[in-house]
Parts: sequence; structure tokens; C-alpha cells
Amino acid sequence: MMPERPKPTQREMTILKILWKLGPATVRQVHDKLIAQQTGKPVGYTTALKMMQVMHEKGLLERKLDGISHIYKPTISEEENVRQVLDNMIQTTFKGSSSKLVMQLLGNHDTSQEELDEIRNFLDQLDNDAPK
Amino acid sequence: MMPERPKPTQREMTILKILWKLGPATVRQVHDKLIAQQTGKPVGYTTALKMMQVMHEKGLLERKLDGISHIYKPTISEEENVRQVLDNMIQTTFKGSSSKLVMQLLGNHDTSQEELDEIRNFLDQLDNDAPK
DNA sequence: TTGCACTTACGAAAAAAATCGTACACCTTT
DNA sequence: AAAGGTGTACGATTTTTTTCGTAAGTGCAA
Repeated sequence: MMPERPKPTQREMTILKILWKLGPATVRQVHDKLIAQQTGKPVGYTTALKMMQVMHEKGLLERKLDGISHIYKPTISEEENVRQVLDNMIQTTFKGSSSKLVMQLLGNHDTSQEELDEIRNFLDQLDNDAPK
Repeated sequence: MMPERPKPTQREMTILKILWKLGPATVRQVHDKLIAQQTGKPVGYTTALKMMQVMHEKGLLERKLDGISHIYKPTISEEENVRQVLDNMIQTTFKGSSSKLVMQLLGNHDTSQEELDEIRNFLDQLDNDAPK
């Protein structure tokens, strides 16, 4: 049984990102960040509140009461989300081949030598842990 | 001067994906695919038409007349789109380190030996092309 | 010619997402 | 006690997105 968790809208994503960065936080804290990024027109406090309430109803956020106010946190971790996005990308645009994604990434992203070395080390690591 | 190209909505993304798969195509062709995927309720032809018209106005699609009908194609390629998404992901969730992304990907995606070898070869290739 | 089958355009309705006003409760400070 | 600051809840409005009905043009075949 799927936990019933609809795909977040774009605005909801910006709130999720803020929460992932902050860790569990109050509406006030999230709203401050929203104001700080100032993407377009400033958003009102009650707007942020309502959004987060709706996200809670949708199952995107969980919350617990802390004194007078609520502390919210995403029900899905950033890592899990990234994994989903990457897996999906691999399926739909790289025909299931994760190496293709890596190659595309390293190919044009102009990666530093240190980064490349790290990746190589990691590959070796994988081989050692699970030798053929 | 930015070409003024708003971020596509989720529905618009499904159309973009179809066009990326098909190559330049008519509304009819796109609509057929939409029907074929059958995600939820079937969508009407004029709905697909209108969406693509709107996307054209937004600058997401370009089109050219072909006889009586139009042939549409995305103004952004799938590769470019993927690059944007990955770059953005690297910045916001991996603090600028692409190797972190690769490690996260290979870490839990349970990658085959062939894939890993391909990546290693690709790394060697990069070293040869641009040796320190 | 008449009638399909196909197309585009366009307005407007329907649905979804985002914003906000207002009410009200609880503290603290004055 | 009153005032001010903080919080939640919730209905309603506004804006954006999605859907579709209808009109009208074109080509083709009966």
C-alpha cells in the first residue's frame, strides 16, 4: 500500500528545499528564508503557513507540537528524493544505464581532477566490497 | 537578454518528454502518445492542441507550418535540460561537488559491473585527453 | 455538391494552486 | 487589565493551469 503522497508542486518544492537545508523548522523560520531568497514578490506569513498546512494534509510534511507552535519536517529525505529523481532520469532518458548519466555529467560539467580521483577511488572501493 | 522561457509545469513536461522521444511532431502524434500512456483519464485532442499552443507562446516550443498542420519541437533539447537539472542538483544538494552526486548514485543504485567498467574507461579517457 | 475527416483558433469553463484577510488563542510586558 | 507580539485555523479570493466546446478552414471522396 503506497503511503499516498502526491508529487509536490513547484512552490511546494521550494519549501521542501528550505526544510531540507534547515532541518525541522517552524513556519516562521521557513517564511524568513522565503523572504530572504526574494524570488519575485515577497510572500505573506499566512501564505507560508497555509502552504505548510496543506502539505501536511497531503502527507508531504509531518509536524509535532512544540509549545504553542508546530515544528515541520519533510516525510521524504533529500537523499531519497534525489535518488528518485536520478532513477527516473536514468530510466526515461538514459534507457536504464546509469553510466550514461555519469558520462553525460562528467563530459560537459568540466570536472576537476580531485573530483575525478574521488570517483575512481569510490569505484575501487565498490570492487573491493563486492568482488566479482 | 534572456530568451524568456518560463519553467515548464508538470503537464507541460510530459509533452516535452514525448517530443524529445518522437522528435519534431504534430499535435496528432503527441496526442496519440498521450492517449497511449493513459495516465489517469484520457485527454481530449483540443486539450493537447491548446497546451502546445500555450507552450509555443511561452517559448517552450517552436513550430513550423507543414501543409495544413504545424510541426512542433522543443526549444530546449533533452540533453540541455538534463544538464540543467543535474547542475542545479549539484549546486543545491551536493555543494558543488559532482563526485558526491556520482557516489550517491552508484552507492545505492546497485550498478552492474559492466556499467562500472564503462565509467572507469571513461575516466581514463578523460585523463588521456587532458593530462595534468 | 455534400459530407466526412482533418486541421487551427479562440473563448470560456473547470480544476488546481497560491495568496491573503480575519478571527481567535496564548504569552509577556507595561 | 490592556497592548503588543507570536502563534494557529480556516474560509474566500485570486491567479495559474488544464480542459474542452464551438466555429471555421481545407481537402478529398462518394
